[in-house]
Parts: sequence; structure tokens; C-alpha cells
Amino acid sequence: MDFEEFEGGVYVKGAEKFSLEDTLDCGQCFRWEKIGDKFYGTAYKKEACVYFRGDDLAIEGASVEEAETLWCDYFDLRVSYENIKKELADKSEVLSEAIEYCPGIRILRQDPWETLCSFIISQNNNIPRIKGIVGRFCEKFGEKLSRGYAFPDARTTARLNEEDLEYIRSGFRAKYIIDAARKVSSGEVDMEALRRAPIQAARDDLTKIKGVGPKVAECTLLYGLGRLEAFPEDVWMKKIMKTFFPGSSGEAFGRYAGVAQQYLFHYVRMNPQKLIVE
DNA sequence: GCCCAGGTATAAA
DNA sequence: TTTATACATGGG
Repeated sequence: MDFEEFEGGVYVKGAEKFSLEDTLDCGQCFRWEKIGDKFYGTAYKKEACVYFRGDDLAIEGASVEEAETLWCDYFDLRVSYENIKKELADKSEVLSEAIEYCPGIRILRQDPWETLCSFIISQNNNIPRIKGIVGRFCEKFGEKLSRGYAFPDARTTARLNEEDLEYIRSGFRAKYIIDAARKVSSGEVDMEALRRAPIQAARDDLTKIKGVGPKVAECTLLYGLGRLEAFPEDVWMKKIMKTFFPGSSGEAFGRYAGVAQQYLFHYVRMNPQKLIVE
């Protein structure tokens, strides 16, 4: 991978091409906004505008160092999705179809706390409203950056109470956000340790947080902690498993189960007629 | 008004 | 252990 500076940003050259559209709008993150063919977003308290220029990924607003240490990591550009997709496509016909439908999806490596908090907000909620709540949360409590706001960190959030959160209109989830912030900022749940912990121990640790059940835990592991074997099973995935893989569980997809899940999820969400209803 | 949304806590069977 | 219901909010 190479980096080339241009006025106001950096090109990343030689990384595998992927789809920003599918990656940033497949339900794994809630803070990117598409304007024209450029995507504006924030990660780890840094803002950027990203788009492809031919095969090069342009990152406006980043230095070479930030591109290398932050954005390559965020988009996980050192991992070959071509290899992962080959391994997965051999596992099932439907999965192979799903990969063909949206081959450009990648799993992001988001900030663990932001991921946990976002998916707590996601429970029994819809994506437009999740984005609204997360947006208000950042505006009200996040650090001001040049264009928008950073995601409020766990320590800041831990000092808030339920009344403070009324502004973001997260409803019954407010108390869960606060419990999560307190357990994360105190170290009672050590997010960094969960990157390497045995997967079941990591699940058990996360579900100690009020409002974190199996789904939120898996999403946090997959989208925030780099655990590609995690397998979030929401209402869609339950229908998918019932329709195409009856009697089977996510473990059947092996070490990249979470990646498989994301292709299947996006494919079926865009083509719901593929599912057996009821 | 009614229904549902990338679920979870809680109580009851 | 498995199954039912409430939960805040807002868009369709």
C-alpha cells in the first residue's frame, strides 16, 4: 500500500478496491453521510471525506500519518477480502450469491465504545431513528470538530444521568447507555482485552452490561473489536437461517462468520422476496 | 389511531 | 429452559 499526498488529503494506492456505498450503508455504522459521490464521516475523533478516484481511495482531511495509522485500520485495508470471499463462497450457494450481489462490502474496525453504544441504541429501533439519536448524542455531548462532532467517549458519558440524555430521545435505552459507559470507563468491562479474549468469555463480559444481550454483544465484537467470527443474529438473520440454513448456526461459517452474516444481511434486506415469509 | 423497528429485561409457564 | 409482554419514540 502506498500513500500520495494531494492538496487537502491523501490517496491510498494499491489497496483492494471496495464499495464505500455498501460498506457505509449496510447497517454496521450510523455516522456517514453521502453528499454527491463523497462520504463525510468521523472516526476516533477525526473527520474525513472519502471517495474513490479510480482505484485510489481519497481521504480528504487526513495526513499521511493519519491515513496510515487511522483510516487504513478503520477500513481494515491490510486484510484481503478477496481471500475471505473465496473461502466463504465455497461454503454455500446462497452465500456465494450474496457475495456476488454486494462484493464491495467490508467490515469496519470502529471504535469499540462507539460501536457498543450505537448498538445499544439500535435495539428495537429502526436505522433512520438510530442515526437521529446518535447524531443528537454527538452534537450535545461530543467534542466539536471542524465540521461536526466526535462521538462522546465513555468517560464523558459516565458522568451523565438519564435526565441529561432526554435531549437525544433514546427512550428506555438511556439507562443502558449510562450503565455501559460506567462499566467501560471504570474498566469493569475492558474493551481492549476483548479483542483477544476467548470469544465466549468476551460475550459473557459484554452481556454483564444492562441492555446488552446476544445481538448487541455480537455486533460490538464484529464491528468494534475486529472479531470476524462473531455472528449477530437479528430478526432478518433469523429468517435467513431458517430459510437457507435450517438447523444450522453461525458457527457453520467458521472464522469469518460475521463477514458472511454481513453479505447475507445486506443481500436479503435489499431482496426480501428471497425469504420464506412466516 | 395502528404497526413496526438490526432486542432485552423481567415475569410467568 | 422456553415463551410472553412491556418498553420510548417516531415514521409509514
